[in-house]
Amino acid sequence: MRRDRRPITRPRRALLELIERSPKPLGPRELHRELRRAGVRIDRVSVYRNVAALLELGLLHRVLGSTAVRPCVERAQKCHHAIVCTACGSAREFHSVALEKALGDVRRSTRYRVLGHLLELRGLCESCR
Amino acid sequence: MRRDRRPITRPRRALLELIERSPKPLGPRELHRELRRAGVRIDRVSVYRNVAALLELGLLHRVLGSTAVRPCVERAQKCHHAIVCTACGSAREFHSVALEKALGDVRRSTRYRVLGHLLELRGLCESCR
DNA sequence: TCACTGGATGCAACAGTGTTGCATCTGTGT
DNA sequence: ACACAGATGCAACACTGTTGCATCCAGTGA
Repeated sequence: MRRDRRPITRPRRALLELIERSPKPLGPRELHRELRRAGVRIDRVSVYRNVAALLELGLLHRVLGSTAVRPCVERAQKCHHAIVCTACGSAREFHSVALEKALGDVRRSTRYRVLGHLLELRGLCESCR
Repeated sequence: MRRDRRPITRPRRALLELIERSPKPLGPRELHRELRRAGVRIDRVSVYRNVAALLELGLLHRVLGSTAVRPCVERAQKCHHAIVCTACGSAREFHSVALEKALGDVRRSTRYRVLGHLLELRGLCESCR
């Protein structure tokens, strides 16, 4: 963020570290709760503002259909689809050529002008299954 | 709903008719607003409770990533994927064998036990494009 | 090292969304 | 027409996210 003339404050650093460290995507309230629990003095509002800023910078992804965010692992990749464990909340990104192709077919066959899509798998990870 | 010993009250009937009649999925607040506008005396809470009940009965689908609901057109079909117009909100369901197949491949290749997925296309419909 | 400064922060207040408890009403079967 | 289960409306509440504003602080240049 230094590139953007944004100072790296103590709360912001703690937030970033927490998101990076967390094995599963966390939402604003969870981020806030965890930080407070860890003794970091940070306001609810700052969590929201930082998360929004990081999303805008493309450093975070939002888990579809929820407010949880996860670090953007593969920034170069155009489509970041993820599979999320419904038990523990951990997430992993995946990429499927066949899937991209099938989506492209649908895109071409519909009379809509397709601008994007939401795709996310739900299931149980290795430890939770 | 008669099968479930649920009386068909005036507000409930109006809500059902509105959902059936609407060309685009509506959320609770829109449903409430439209009904009031049409002169139906119904409370916000009743809208929420009725929508919840109808979703549970499988008579409605929720638009992914939003609170809007649409009538369940093809109840027999396992996967109801929809494409939603981001301009006017209208939605249409679609089905793609290739897509199902690709999703099946991903399902098999991951180490997660996949239980379901979220998939919805976003775009512009014929009238809005 | 120190003052400066723009962005970040915390706090308070607010708005929107969805939920719960409860007294009352109403549709339905008898 | 009656009785009852379920639905309704209302009030109050909880949660989530936003905005305004005074203050603070990390980073910069002297």
